[in-house]
Amino acid sequence: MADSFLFSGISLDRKRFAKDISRFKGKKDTVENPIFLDNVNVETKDGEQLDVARGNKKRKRKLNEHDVKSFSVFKRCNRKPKNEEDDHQESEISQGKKEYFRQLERDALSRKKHNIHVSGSNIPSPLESFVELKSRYKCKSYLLRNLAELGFRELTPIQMQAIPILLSGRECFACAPTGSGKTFAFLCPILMRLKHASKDGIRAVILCPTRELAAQTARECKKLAKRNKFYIKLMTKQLVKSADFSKLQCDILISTPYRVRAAVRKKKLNLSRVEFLVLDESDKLFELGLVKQVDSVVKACSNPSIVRSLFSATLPDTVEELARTIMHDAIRVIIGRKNSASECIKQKLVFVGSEEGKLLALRQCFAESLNPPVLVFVQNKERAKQLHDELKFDDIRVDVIHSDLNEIQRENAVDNFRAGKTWVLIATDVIARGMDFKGINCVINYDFPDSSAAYIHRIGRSGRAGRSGEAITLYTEADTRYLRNVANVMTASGCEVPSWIMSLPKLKWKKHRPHRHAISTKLKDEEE
DNA sequence: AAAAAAG
Repeated sequence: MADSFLFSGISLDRKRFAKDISRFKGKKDTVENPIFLDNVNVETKDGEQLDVARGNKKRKRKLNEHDVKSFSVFKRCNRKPKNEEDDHQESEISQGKKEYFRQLERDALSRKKHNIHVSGSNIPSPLESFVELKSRYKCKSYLLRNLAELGFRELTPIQMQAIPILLSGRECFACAPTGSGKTFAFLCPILMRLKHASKDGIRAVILCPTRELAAQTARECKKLAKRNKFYIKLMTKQLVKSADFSKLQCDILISTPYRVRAAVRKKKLNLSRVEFLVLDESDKLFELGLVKQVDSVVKACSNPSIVRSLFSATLPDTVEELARTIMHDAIRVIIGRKNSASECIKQKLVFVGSEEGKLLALRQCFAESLNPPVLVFVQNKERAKQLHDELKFDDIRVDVIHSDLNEIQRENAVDNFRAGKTWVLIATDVIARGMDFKGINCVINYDFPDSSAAYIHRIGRSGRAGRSGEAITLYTEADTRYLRNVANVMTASGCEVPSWIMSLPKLKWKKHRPHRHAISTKLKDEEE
């Protein structure tokens, strides 16, 4: 089996191996298409498990001939950026270097003002306003009208920078806080570049880690595309089963990776004409169980001039390093500080002693002030069910969502919560990422999160689009060892943390989380 | 380590 160059990319030090690289550069390669993630050996020869998204770099291999070959494949696939609309920088050089440097200065100032950090070559200037979207990039009026109707007034920093990058056909990875408008940042350039429906087949694919997020993205996309003929399809069970699925007219396909892979394998889907591929919540998509599926989708998108982009609120170094070695001259955009929480959320820590204290604390919290809608996160499905059973007889409209429910049940849970019929939604991490519920007032971490990223995404369900929000994290004696990790996120986003917590030792998240026994008032005596 | 991805 061929070694993965996905993982070899991590340990590739260009300077150190410059000699070896030049030695192999002239050689003919055996790979025909540029591939994003080829041959992902999640299980290596030694049987070790590698998980990029969790920053697991257990195995560092020495560079061998195969790696160098693979590397040179990427080098040679580098395309020239398509500078159709965005060659104003180029022309300004010819007009005079002075004006060019003035523009660079303006860009730098604008980026500083909006807390935009970029790296990469030849980066398009950030946009200042929707007006500029029209003047600089000839945005069609239907889109501007939809934007106005949907209440878009100003561009957010991620939109200012990511939109011009994608419009100029450049690849990018973008890291911006939860609720800061990432979805629009990739939908807008896709709609603008595809212009209108065509019979060419699928031209844009958006991958999301959960069905709920895919559904939400599809809905947003349809709203934005109103007044223009576009075929925007959400891949559901129904759609795949439908008889003429292979003849489906579709411009933009939104799905979870598994379904796309399955359809591609059955030759029901042709992705060779895809021009845009977005990996939303990319760090999640790079996790152990998902990365293989994502890889096969990326491979199926064989169009050499494809524009790929990664979006997330959390971007671990490992994922970024990996993507950097294999993407085409990608631009990196970070808004604010990397891996930080939204600053609109008031974050609190509450000590509950032991597991038994949690239920009491939660009821107390509801008794004091129940300000719906409220989201309660627990560690796993079992606990979600238990907590729901415990609370459903209280005088609260409570519901639960986790992956053991079927597609319709899950959809209903989300819809009822959106409609305000449910006040308190108990959830696993299924809906921790990307979901945009209107004005969630409070997120409660009933169970301590499994990672800083999980924490950031969970609490990011509130405090969206500039609104304020509240996040309460319950912690037990057993959780105190990981408290510092959450506390770091809190201080980084401007929340106060007691000094004794900040003086705790810096402990890495451990794999073996404290075992939590059942949530039940009846069981309490037996446990003790 | 668990959750999620789906047949």
